[in-house]
Parts: sequence; structure tokens; C-alpha cells
Amino acid sequence: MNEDKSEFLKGTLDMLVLKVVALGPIHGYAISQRIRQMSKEFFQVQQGSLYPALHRLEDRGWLKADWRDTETGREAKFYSLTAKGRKQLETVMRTWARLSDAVALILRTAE
Amino acid sequence: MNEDKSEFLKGTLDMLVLKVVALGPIHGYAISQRIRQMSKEFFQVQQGSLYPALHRLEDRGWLKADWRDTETGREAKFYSLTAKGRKQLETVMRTWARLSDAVALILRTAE
DNA sequence: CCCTCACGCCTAGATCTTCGATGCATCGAT
DNA sequence: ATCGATGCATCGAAGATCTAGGCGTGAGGG
Repeated sequence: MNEDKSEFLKGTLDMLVLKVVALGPIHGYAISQRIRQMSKEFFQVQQGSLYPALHRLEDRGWLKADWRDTETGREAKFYSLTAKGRKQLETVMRTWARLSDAVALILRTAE
Repeated sequence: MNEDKSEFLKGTLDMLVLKVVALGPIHGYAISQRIRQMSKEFFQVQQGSLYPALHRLEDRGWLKADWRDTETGREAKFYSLTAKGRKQLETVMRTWARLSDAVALILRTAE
């Protein structure tokens, strides 16, 4: 398993977060809600997974954060995608496509 | 993330191994070759991942093992699927289907 | 007025998987 | 005789996720 593939064995979370942030600046709490709702309740991201993930993605230069006000007038940390993050998202989506094809190849083999 | 879903975040390896073994009794070394070849070189399972996985699956009662001779006249540990293992494979394949649908839902969202 | 729940951020420790490295033994081919 | 493939295995490091906790604000019901 090379590095890119291992990313997926370790989880799809990073990809999902990148994708959601790519739709427009959004804060952490809303990201988890959005992922849950977009996946029809399948993914229920825990905060203990989400926040470390966000910091990880920021450290790698894929996301940048700034504090803004919510519609409800609260302060929240809004994340946006960097140029690097956009490239990473594309890469990772291509890898996901290949991975799910590979899995399908194996799973569909008749017994 | 519930337990079943987490299985996938942690990796597809267990499912792939179960599936390959479901095709007929096969030994560890051959499993890794088969996975590689069936996935068109995408998955290259390391021995340091494979053997622990096999022991894990055996401990859970999904695989059983016995020593047999290879076509080349060597001894090797052949794994077969138990009844429990077959059920587990079905469960896990259904979960995979739902997971990849959920991922697709999110990834396909237009920006 | 108080209490609870949703919002919104975060970390620490435990647990699990995977990987790279290493070890051992046999066999066939050069 | 040596080297690569076959075939088994373990160890330690690295990483991701989860559970469980903590902190603060604000709105609404009793």
C-alpha cells in the first residue's frame, strides 16, 4: 500500500471534509452536520474526530481558517480551501474512484 | 461512527480477505497475490498487514485454518470461511455498498 | 430566575490498523 | 554456491478514530 492508498484505509473523513469545505467557507460544527445530512445520516462524525482532522488539514496547508460571525451572531472558525487543498481534493477523489473500482472488481467476482 | 462503519474507516482489508477466501480454501501468501491481481495491482497487501489480519479473522471465528500441501508440494496454511464468516462477509458487503453510496452522494454535490 | 439544550470550540487517553523491518526455512535456477 | 520466490511470522512505530471529558454563550420553558 502506498501512502495515498493508505489514506483511504485510514478513512474517508479527510476527503469528505475537503469536499464540504470546497462548497464554501464553513465552520467545524456545521461541517459535521452537513456531512451527516448529505450522506442521509450515514456518516455521523464525532467532534473528537472532526477537530483533530481540521487541524491536520490546516497543518498540511489544505485549509485555512479565520474567525467570523455566524448568521446567529456567534463567533465561529470558518474554514476555506486553499489552492493546495483544491489540488489535494482532486487527487484524493481520483484515488477514491480507483479504490472503489478495485474493491468492486473483487467483490463482484462470482464464487 | 458506529462500529460497523468504523470497520471501513479502518480499512477494507478484512472484507477483501473474507471475499477471496470465500472463493475457496487458499493460503496466506496466495491471498495477497490474488488480491493484487484481482484489483489490477491497486491493492498490494503487505505481509505485515496480512498475517495479523488473518489471525484477527480467525480469532473472531470468521476463518478457520489447516495445513495442507500446495500444488508445488509445500506445506501452507489454508484458510476457509466459516458459516459465521459467510454471514460477516454479507453484512460487511452491504455496509460497503451503503458507504460508497454515501460517499458518492457527497462527492457528486456540485459546488 | 434557573435549567437545560443546542451551539461551538477543544484535548487526552485508549484502542485499533497498517506498515516497514526483520527473521526463519525451503526450493529451483544459474 | 548464491539468489530470488515461496511461505510463515512478530515487533515497534506511526496514525486515525472514539469515548469522555472540559469550557463558554445564548435561547426558551418552567
